[in-house]
Amino acid sequence: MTKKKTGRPLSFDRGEALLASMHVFWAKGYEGASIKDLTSAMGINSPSLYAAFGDKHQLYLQAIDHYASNDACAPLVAFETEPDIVQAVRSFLLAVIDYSVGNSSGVRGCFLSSCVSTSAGEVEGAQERLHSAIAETDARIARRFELEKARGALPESFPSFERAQLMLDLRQGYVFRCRAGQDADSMRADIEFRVNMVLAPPLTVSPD
Amino acid sequence: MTKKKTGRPLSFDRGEALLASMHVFWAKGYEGASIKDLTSAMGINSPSLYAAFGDKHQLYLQAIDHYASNDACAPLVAFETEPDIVQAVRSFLLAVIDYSVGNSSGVRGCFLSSCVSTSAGEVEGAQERLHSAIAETDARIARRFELEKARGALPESFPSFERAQLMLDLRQGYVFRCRAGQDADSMRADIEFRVNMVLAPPLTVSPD
DNA sequence: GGGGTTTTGTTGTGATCGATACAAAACATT
DNA sequence: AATGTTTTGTATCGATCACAACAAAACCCC
Repeated sequence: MTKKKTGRPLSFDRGEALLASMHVFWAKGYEGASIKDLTSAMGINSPSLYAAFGDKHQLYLQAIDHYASNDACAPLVAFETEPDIVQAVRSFLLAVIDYSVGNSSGVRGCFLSSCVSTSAGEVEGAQERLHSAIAETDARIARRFELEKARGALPESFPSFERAQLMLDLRQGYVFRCRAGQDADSMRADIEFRVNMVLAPPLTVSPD
Repeated sequence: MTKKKTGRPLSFDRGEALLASMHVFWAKGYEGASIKDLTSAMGINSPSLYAAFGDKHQLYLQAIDHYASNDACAPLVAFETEPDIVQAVRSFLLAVIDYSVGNSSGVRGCFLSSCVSTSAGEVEGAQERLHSAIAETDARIARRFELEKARGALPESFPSFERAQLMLDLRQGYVFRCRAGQDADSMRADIEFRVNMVLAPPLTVSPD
């Protein structure tokens, strides 16, 4: 049904082109990425870009959505698939470091926390997507914690949402350091403490 | 000695102009900030900008240095001046939130972690400054912890540098959330646990 | 193999980019 | 008041920006 019937077929893969554009935005930022940068990286000419994605702004928003539903969740699936919760948290943090220190396309850090974050105040729709991406990730991490509580692997009093936010905040620290060029080993040094910290029982209010 | 003697005097304050330019870069990013944006915010014309700061690139680097040695350390002085170490950590985190949620000039988050971080791969000198700013802040926080160890307020085994990195990473999480428009109260909710976490004794290696 | 349709590459649009030439203006010194 | 020095505002430079007009090209259906 959605298949096209008539006309000259596209000479490029839409998904690959979108991915290539994302890497350009990631490396150069929204304003820093020119149409020429984008088209040459995508392997197409500008009319094809406009026909397929609208304009630069719409392409950017689509790149954000693509990242949010693919790249950003790479460490998340490591967290969700690992059976043991301790190992899951550890895998998440290690995956964040591995992924942020430079993935296959050479870009470092996190597309959202550097590029998109910068454009949040200028590019319409960027901040909203940033905000919802954070909220969804918080909730997604918390869901796993809630599952573990139901299984009895975590205490009933475990504050799932707060620890989910903590885990994501630790991630921001890592991607920021990666973006600044810090070496990965120095970041892996304190992993165990952080794992324990994320999974630690909540504070018991002392009656003083 | 450094005072100028001859010629027409400058009609603007150099420091104020630099600060204004920093806010423009902060809000719009390096590429997003045009010379026109900068000059109108600084209240000068472009020839004055080039005479006083060189070019856009050099102005940007000076804005980074200005931020690193002023704005960025606002929560740091809160951390360093508070006598009690527990209250010091608490004040640091609260100051980060208060400061990042929107300071006097309306910009949110952290200049380094959003704007400069984005430009790290493109603008020469940005990544180096980012890296050293992080390293110096880590060291500066750790110094206070070491002081507390000498005073006996922290145990001898306290891993000052790791906790300093942790504290700064928590900061990145906050400024990122602020940049995305998250409300401040939701971030303040889990402050006490995080304070305890930063100051918690190190992990005891279990012999199993 | 000839319409119909959509994408292709080429070329070019006005606007804005960062940066500068130049002469009048505003100071200190004499 | 005349001179020397530096900054000022105006006006503009070539380059590049995001974007689009256009005709040839490559597919489907009949």
